[in-house]
Amino acid sequence: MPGADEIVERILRAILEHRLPPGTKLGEERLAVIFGVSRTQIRMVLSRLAHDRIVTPVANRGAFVSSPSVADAREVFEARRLIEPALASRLAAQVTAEQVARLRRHVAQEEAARVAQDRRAMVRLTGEFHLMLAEMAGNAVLARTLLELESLTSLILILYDSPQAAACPPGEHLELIEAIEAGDGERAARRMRTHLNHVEAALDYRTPQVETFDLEKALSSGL
Amino acid sequence: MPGADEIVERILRAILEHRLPPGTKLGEERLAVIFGVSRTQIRMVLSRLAHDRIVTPVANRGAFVSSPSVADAREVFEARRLIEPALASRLAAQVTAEQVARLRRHVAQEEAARVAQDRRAMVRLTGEFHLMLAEMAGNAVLARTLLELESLTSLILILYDSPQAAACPPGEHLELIEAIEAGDGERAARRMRTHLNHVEAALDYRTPQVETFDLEKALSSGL
DNA sequence: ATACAATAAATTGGATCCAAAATGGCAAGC
DNA sequence: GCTTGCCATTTTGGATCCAATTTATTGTAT
Repeated sequence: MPGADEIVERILRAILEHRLPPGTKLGEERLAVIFGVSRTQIRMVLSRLAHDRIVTPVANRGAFVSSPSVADAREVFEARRLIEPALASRLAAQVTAEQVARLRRHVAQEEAARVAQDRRAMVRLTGEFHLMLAEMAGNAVLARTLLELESLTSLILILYDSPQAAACPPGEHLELIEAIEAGDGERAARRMRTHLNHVEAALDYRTPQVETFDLEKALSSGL
Repeated sequence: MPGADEIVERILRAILEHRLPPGTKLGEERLAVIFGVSRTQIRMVLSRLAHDRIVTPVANRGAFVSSPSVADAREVFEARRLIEPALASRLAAQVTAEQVARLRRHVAQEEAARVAQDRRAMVRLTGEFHLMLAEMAGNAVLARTLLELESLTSLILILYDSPQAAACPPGEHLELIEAIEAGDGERAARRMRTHLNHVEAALDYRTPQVETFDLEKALSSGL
């Protein structure tokens, strides 16, 4: 039986992997049986997620996975454009060979998922790449903020992604790694900035998407 | 009887006003009677605060106001140096006369508190100034992150403030406002950066302070 | 007198219970 | 046949209760 922290992790991961679309109702009893804990724990979890705006509580009706508005989405990308280039620059100044190797391995997985047309894996790996960078940069406070931003980005992608656009333009992660490996913080920051611009530019803020799905299947499988 | 959100607010405010030093034990029952709610609500509140690292839970022993380490402190200031200059710059590009007036009024209060030697008011007003800027900048996500950082900064100041140094060097807020009012984002960002540098430079990371105090008095009075 | 051990009190962590509100189904009426 | 109002069921929101661990107290022995 998992603790509250672990349940939060699993729900966030489910969101990052696009298994939990915006608008999903997170019923307390259902979550309780899914995770094998009592409702008390679930309410703790939902309270925290609501505090991070990942989940939106509606009075007497329960908690729903948030559906970020266009304004929210712009704020999220603005925040990411602010934080992530700085993290990339910081990392460039202190990166180790072992870290570069890990990043390259990760990008290789992304590439594999891309050629295999495994969209779900692509989305997950792409998000993880950015989180990996944040952790390596060595500022836990910012890394945690970025986890929140990354989760919101995941929801934004589901809502506003235009069908043809890839989650992250292929190759850009690799170029970023090269700049970091070269120790060129300025270039790393610049590439991160343009990378994020590309991701947001690929969105279509006019047409929010909606779908249907299965709550049990989405959450029971993960991890 | 306040809701969970309001209780979080009040505890954060107490921290911002230096009424709750690091290390304070936040007993569930005591908080419950102070705020006139049941322990369930309090546990919700503590769970959220712990999630933001404002409070540190110890297994079977309860929750304590966090005592940020030197490493934590450096990360917090690094994060603030990253976020706040950008916010100041953004605000400079869009500030209204009414907002400038509000900022000036606030700084006048700070000055009044300074001449009155009211250290508690100074600390509170100084923190509020930075939060006010963040809200005016119009990015709710970053503003919320900054509230967290500001709270942690408050704890850091208690722990590492060298006695003679003022919380924020007087006049710097005013110079910042002037740059913002002039619409000079670059200058506003630069001044914010040096301002934060001064604040951190005034710290003495070698000698953590400790004191004693009264929990009921600290929390019952506020708001 | 001090240190240690046993016991009592208090506190946390979790689950269960209860009331209030909302949802869904059903019947009556338009 | 469709809408509207009422009742049963479900679900949330909050409080209470219970076990487990920790802290404080008291008594005893060195």
